[in-house]
Amino acid sequence: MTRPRRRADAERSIARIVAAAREALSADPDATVDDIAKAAGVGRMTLYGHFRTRPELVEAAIADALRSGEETLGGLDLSGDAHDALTRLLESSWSLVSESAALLVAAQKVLPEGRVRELHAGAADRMEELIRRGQRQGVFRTDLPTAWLVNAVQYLLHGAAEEIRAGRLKTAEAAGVVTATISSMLEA
Amino acid sequence: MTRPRRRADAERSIARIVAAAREALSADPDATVDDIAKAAGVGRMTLYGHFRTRPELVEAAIADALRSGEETLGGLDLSGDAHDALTRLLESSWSLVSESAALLVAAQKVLPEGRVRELHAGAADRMEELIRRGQRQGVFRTDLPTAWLVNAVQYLLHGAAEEIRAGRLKTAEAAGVVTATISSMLEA
DNA sequence: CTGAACTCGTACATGAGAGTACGAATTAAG
DNA sequence: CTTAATTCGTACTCTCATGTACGAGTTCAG
Repeated sequence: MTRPRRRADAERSIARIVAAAREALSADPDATVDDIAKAAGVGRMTLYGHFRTRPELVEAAIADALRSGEETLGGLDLSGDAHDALTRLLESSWSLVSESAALLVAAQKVLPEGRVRELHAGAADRMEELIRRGQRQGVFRTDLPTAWLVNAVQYLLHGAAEEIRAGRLKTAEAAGVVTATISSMLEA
Repeated sequence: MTRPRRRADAERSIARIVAAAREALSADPDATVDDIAKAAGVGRMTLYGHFRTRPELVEAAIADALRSGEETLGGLDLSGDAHDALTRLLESSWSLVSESAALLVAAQKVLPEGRVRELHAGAADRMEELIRRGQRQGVFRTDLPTAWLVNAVQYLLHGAAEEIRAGRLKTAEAAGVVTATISSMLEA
């Protein structure tokens, strides 16, 4: 971790590249290295100077998206009634998932099996903890593996994002629909 | 539709190719035309004699899978209590989805937007009809768009298939878990 | 049996995207 | 100011899968 200190312009380039990668890959998970460099307003060679391979770049992009998501979700107050806490958590998670759905697809494609899950562990843990608390409170069901419930929530969130993308669900409705669906799936 | 009659050996080749395509693409959605030809025990050129492009081949494969799925599901008795009918339908749908999940991914990748959905219409209609009946019976919820419920069921089925593939859910448990999850999502 | 349909190997053309090589022009840092 | 880091264009190599072209054998149909 003690690398030769980077110059300010390099930092700036890297930041622009990562931001551009997030945007470009969120619009099209197959976006080319060249596409991303163009979007960042930077030469392709400059990009390769900072990220040796496309997968490395994709990982940086999704890591950044998750990190900024953590900031949002980390600030939430999830105490009190589990049902209400779930609503709050879903409300915030929803927009994050929706924005970065395609980026996630890109990552799944090029990162080694399981890597995405590792990076995503923080978010999953938060949801799992909430579900366990709800179970202790007798609000959530206990007849199914908790890990499955956590993942089922993910699948429904991503499904809803896909429905919106395909124009079969209105953005305005989405949050309510998602919350209602997931609540009744989890509650005892 | 009045094409010059095909010879028996051609029919046989086509059947083997489609079967091989279903298998190969179900194992790996990125299977090459060459992979499939090899799996079919047929020269790549023979394959191209029957399917001009890879997408055409993929479409034939998924169409065949759906057709054979239709046969299974079409024979089900879905009358009577909607809850029980749902259980029966899921029980049968489950294995079909699980087997062909990767094939579906392959189709999504190369067929034009919406094409997969068209081909899949039969299965979706069956589920939708059942849900509507359950709603009339007062067994299923009516507070969310029916189309969304139908799709949510799909997402959970595919999610469960993915969990199995990743080794996070045991095959033996799957059917029960899926049924319990979906039931509580749909019921009033 | 005979012609048309079919099989299938080899070879080639195409296209796209990843990553490398080289070197000149800039620009930040101390 | 001076040096090392950084930018960035051009041009190239590599790899890989798709699809085409040609042609010689093989097999079915009537």
